[in-house]
Amino acid sequence: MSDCLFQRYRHHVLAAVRAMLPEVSEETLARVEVTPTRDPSHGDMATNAALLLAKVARRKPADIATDLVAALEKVEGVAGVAAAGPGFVNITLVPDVLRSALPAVLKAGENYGDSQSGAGVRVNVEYVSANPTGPMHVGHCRGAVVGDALANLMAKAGFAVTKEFYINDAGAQVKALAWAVYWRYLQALGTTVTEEAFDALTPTGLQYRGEYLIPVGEALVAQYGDNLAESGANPAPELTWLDTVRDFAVAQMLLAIKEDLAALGVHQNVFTSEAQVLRDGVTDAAISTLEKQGLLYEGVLEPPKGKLPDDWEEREQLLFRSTQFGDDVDRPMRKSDGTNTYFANDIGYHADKVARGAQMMVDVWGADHGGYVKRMKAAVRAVTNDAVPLEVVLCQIVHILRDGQPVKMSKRAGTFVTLRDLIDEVGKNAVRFTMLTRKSDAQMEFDLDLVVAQKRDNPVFYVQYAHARCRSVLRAAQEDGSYGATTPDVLAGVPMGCLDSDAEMALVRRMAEWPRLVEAAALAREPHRVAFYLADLAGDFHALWNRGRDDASLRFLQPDAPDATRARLALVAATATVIRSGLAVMGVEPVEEMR
RNA sequence: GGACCCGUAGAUCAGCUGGAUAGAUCGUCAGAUUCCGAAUCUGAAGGCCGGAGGUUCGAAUCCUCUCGGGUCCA
Repeated sequence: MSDCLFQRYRHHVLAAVRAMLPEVSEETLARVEVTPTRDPSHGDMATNAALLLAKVARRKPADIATDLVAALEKVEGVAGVAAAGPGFVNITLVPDVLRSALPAVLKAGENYGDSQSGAGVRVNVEYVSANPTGPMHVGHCRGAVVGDALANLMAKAGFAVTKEFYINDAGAQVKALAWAVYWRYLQALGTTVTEEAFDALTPTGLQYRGEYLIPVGEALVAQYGDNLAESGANPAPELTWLDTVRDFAVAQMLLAIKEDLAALGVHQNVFTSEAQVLRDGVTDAAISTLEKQGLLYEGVLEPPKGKLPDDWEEREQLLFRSTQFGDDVDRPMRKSDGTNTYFANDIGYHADKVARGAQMMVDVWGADHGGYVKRMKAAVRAVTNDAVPLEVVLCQIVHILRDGQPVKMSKRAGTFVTLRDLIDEVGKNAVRFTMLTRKSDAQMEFDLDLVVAQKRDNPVFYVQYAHARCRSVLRAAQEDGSYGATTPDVLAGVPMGCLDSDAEMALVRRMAEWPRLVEAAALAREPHRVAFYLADLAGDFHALWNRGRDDASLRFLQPDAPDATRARLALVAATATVIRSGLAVMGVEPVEEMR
């Protein structure tokens, strides 16, 4: 049984509708909503049932609404029902029913809002998946936070979530990494070869010249001495060292990435290697699955219209018929050198996720991969026979601002480029919260000054401040001692009848919405809704707090009225609990006091 | 040339998968408050939801076209 008030009364509405119109399809019933009202004068919740049923029943919405009113008036806990507007039915609840949200919160603790709507479906959420060629930079940050929060959110909504990181360790870029590390290795050995000479020697030219590889080269010396080089610290043939150096380098980079993720509070359960998936034959198996379905062919792509790449040459290659699944053109599976494209290996990787039990996949990508979505969905549909859906959440670019001016990412200028620098400057919590204050498909400005400002317009501060105020009240009550114990169990049993002011009831209503919000946000794959909900909740709480400024009798602790105080303490404790519940989804730690 | 994302108050953004009079913060204006529950508060003004068609009981939301901005395209 769900503890969600809106679900509970939706069932009553559905029962009333079924009794009235037995012939209504389940499909129509599924669209019946019971939602919070925006305007308190409309009661506590409203349903659109009459509007939806008008066509099926061939009656006016207002007439159906009238009948529904009569049926719903008899439901337990309903104080009043009224038809309104074009055919809405507004329901006003007995205040005690609303207040029952408080003991529900206090008993459930941070688990309040947990839902079964995900029905235990095994969903694989993949995010970050940065190339293991260097430390994480700020560009990775949004995807990391959004992915992590989305995974938490879906878990709270009742999905069985796997948090996954995909290691792109089979492509040309890790080979280039190996060469770059080998160069640092030779340097550590004191080579006389110049950087220019080594650059010329490297197949694709020396990339990844960043200083972060110097310690990796040194570590290589510590482990292998000069065994990977010719005498005199000269380069040895690629064959003799490439695999060793590449594996070593990738492992080191991955370690660094995991440290960065840990600093951000991101801890994925599964790290899957592209190279391993290849070695296991999963990729080949996936490709032959497509082959058997007749979805692969040798063909020639037309050159892109508009600007033509300089090195364009017409050539025959293995193509996937993604156009059959709504893509714009068929997509190549093999490069000119005969190796797999990233796309081909990604197909294998997604097949691997399915083989490991995923019933649903969500990938969180940067906006620069937007052009990749259609083909990947097409391939997943083909390779899984449409059984395992893939959804892609795209995260748009983040612009970092300081004093309202864009921060140029430049090592030379001393401005930061790495994720770690960002975390060091403003803190993990501010980074995470702020990254969730926009829907992910909108571009975002990240203002370094604002996110640490202790001002009303900084939602991080505003929400944390509300929590700190709650905790402060509870501490004071505890120290005073005359209000009895302030543990959740005790407060859950307190009579709440005296909570009846507008501000108090607004807060109660807001908390009653939390389970519903979790479900809706999870369904929409939109973790940012949690941040906005918490800002609203904090707003309700601050408003209540402010009443006590003008009128001391509205303060939470009333020595002359211990019963009322206990009820208010229950309200405060519940508020803190719901804030923590939301922050937990976002991966933000609540603070006990502001300093 | 094409694909994807965005366009909502002066600014920054929400808008709960199509619902009632489109919301919040900042800024502006008008009040309150030498308080310590003030790291302010109350209230007001402010809108062609980029534009034009369409779908239906009903559109910021869905469809088509179009204009801006951003990403990307073996």
